[in-house]
Amino acid sequence: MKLLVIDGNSLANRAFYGIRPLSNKKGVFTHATTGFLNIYLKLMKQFAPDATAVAFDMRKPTFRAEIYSEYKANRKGMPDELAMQMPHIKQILVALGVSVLEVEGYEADDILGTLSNIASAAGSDCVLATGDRDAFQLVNEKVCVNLAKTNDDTVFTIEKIRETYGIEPSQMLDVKALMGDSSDNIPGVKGIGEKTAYDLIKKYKNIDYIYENIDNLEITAGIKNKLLNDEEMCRLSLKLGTIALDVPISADLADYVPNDRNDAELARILTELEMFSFMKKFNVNADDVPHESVVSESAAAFSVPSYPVATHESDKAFLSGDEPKRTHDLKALWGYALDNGIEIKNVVFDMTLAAYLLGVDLNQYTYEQLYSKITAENMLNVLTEIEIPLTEVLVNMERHGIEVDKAGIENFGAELTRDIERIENEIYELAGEIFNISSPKQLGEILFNKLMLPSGKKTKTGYSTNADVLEDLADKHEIIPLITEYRALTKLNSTYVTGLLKLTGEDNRIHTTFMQTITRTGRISSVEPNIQNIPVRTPRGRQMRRFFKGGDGCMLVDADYSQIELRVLAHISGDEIMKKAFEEDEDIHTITASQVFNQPPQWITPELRSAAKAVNFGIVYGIGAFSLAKDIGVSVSQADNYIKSYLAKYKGVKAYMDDTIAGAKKSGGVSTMFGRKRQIAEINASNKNIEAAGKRIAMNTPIQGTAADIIKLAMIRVFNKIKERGLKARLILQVHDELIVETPMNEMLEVEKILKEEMEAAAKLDVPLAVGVKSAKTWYDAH
DNA sequence: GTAATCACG
DNA sequence: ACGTACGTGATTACT
Repeated sequence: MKLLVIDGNSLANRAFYGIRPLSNKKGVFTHATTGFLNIYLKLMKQFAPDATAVAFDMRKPTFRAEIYSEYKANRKGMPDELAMQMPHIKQILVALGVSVLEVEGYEADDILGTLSNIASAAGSDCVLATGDRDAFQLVNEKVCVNLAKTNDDTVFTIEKIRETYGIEPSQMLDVKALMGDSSDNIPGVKGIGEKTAYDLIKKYKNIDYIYENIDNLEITAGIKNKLLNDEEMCRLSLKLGTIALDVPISADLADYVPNDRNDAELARILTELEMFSFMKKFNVNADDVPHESVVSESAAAFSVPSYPVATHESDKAFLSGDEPKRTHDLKALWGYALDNGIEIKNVVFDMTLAAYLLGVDLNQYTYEQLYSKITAENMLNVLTEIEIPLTEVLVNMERHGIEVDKAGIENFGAELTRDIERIENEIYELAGEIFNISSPKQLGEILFNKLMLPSGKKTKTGYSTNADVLEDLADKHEIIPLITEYRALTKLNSTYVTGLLKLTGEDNRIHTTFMQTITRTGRISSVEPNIQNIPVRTPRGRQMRRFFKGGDGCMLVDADYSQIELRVLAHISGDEIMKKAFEEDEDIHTITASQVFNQPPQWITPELRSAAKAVNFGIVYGIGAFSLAKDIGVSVSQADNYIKSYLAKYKGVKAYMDDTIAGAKKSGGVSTMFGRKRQIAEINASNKNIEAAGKRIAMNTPIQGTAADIIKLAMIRVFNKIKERGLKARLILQVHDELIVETPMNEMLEVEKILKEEMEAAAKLDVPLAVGVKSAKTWYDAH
């Protein structure tokens, strides 16, 4: 008897991430289901088992889970788009007659362990199919693991494991307990990596032996120290990684021989999910299905495209045809289109973008409801003129990516590491002990209890040690500047050096993901990595930008709006003084200083200008005297005077602030020049602090949001102009008021002109929009 | 998972 | 008396 046991969660997870998102006409995602069934069919063909079981996780707080819950809880939860597909996978398996096993309090790998144990006791062969190497500990003469990988699968038999890893399967766990596994949240022993872990286990067999004979091992003092330091963690890791072999399930292998298939049910599910290719593979057809329920009328009326398709040429023709299309998750659809070298024409509505603009939960409304809400709110223009065309631009930017100099970053990281180590030692010396400088708790203990420095602010959990606090303490103790520098260097090293290297592809390029439906103001955001917060404000941090560069034969053309938010404020407030300043191309901070401090512009010192700059920022954010005082280092009453004086001079701005707040209180929200809206629940709160926060949001959002609308329009214009001219240049980055185009040398002057013209013409305001453009090989030099 | 910290516009 | 500027994302520590 041959038994196949599948880890359903693991394979569904592989399928989910391995395949681009697919869905049926109703917007039900199907890619994990599709991928899972493909793997299932392959396994059946490859192994032809007599009995099959598919195991799923079912975690509930039992005593076992509870003990380690704090660690287990740390695993990333399943995304909703995957969770919603799990029931479909199980339903299909049941319809196929396959045993689906879920046991409360156990994970799928525990069921794999138990069944493999039962099979080997019965002398039966057993194949475990999973994407998780943890299952290697279960391998023996009768049990092997089929490791599902993205490209090819490998069958790990006991010989294969010995040959590959040089240890017995049962020792895999000991190795993991030493080296740890961050993806699984197994802590391991700090400082022991893969190589040391294998060496130790090859030599000494297991963890118990190592700790029992710790004084007699041939190891360095460093390793011994590390082992002793983390003995508890190591033993805990061993427990965490151990797979249960005693799950209460049938021990009779005959119970896992498949039942008869339920063809009608199978056909019903596959039809509902529109997974027609599997109907053929399973040899069932639609005639088996009772007629109700298949495609919803609304979907038919709206002709929403489905895109599970690659096998379906008709869908490609549909997408690139002229018929109006109503979509959901347009960004994913564009990903599919780019994969297949097609363009999507005439999208008139997208549910995901509509729900974002409305600030509602996508899953709670039908198509029709979102559409009528969008029209009722007068946001159809924002949707069709800004967000829908922007999606194509963003997806293309992501695909193109930006080249990075990997070796340059690595060298920079090595320099940082050297300096960090040096500073670390100086800090330990001054503190008189070794501690974790990165732990605010431990650092607070050293600074405020041991060195008795005056403690200022507290946080919820203890002393605050943030940059402001450290700045106040800077000349109180020589350790303080070292800590500030340590913070700056470790930030650079972990977030930027290590973080960016991890996300640099084979193509030596970074492909960020631009999120179009995150921010409340209409800005886009950037993740994995965030390319919108690459350092620039400090000289050493700014060096990072040397490693972002144009590819072969290409320059970076960098264009940024000058003072776009203040120009927007001048426009929507209609303030005459501010408008005049921009119309005459004056330096706005100098003009503000001359207004606030009552002096002619030529008398304004750099200090006064800098204070006025902070006031201008403060106004855009919805200012408070306390914060302004802190920012520019004057007394609160002095800062209050500045604000009063500002609003007395810029009367239009004062009126705008008052009117906007009054309007927000009345309507519950604010809108941008282009009609984008934001609801502000806080604005009528009885708690004064919450209400004040609501007021600041009301003052800021039309400004930040209008600026966001303008640059989005500019991106669409630049993208289309480059396409229209047939240029090789490509828009690749957006950083809120800045666009970067990778440009072949011979197109440089033309692209510079396009950027300046299209960005300045993106919106017609009462004041001019001004754009500065600069080209260079690297981002450092172009900006 | 949350808090603290710090990077950007 | 109380808290303290708008909008984001990544890393680390800790529970």
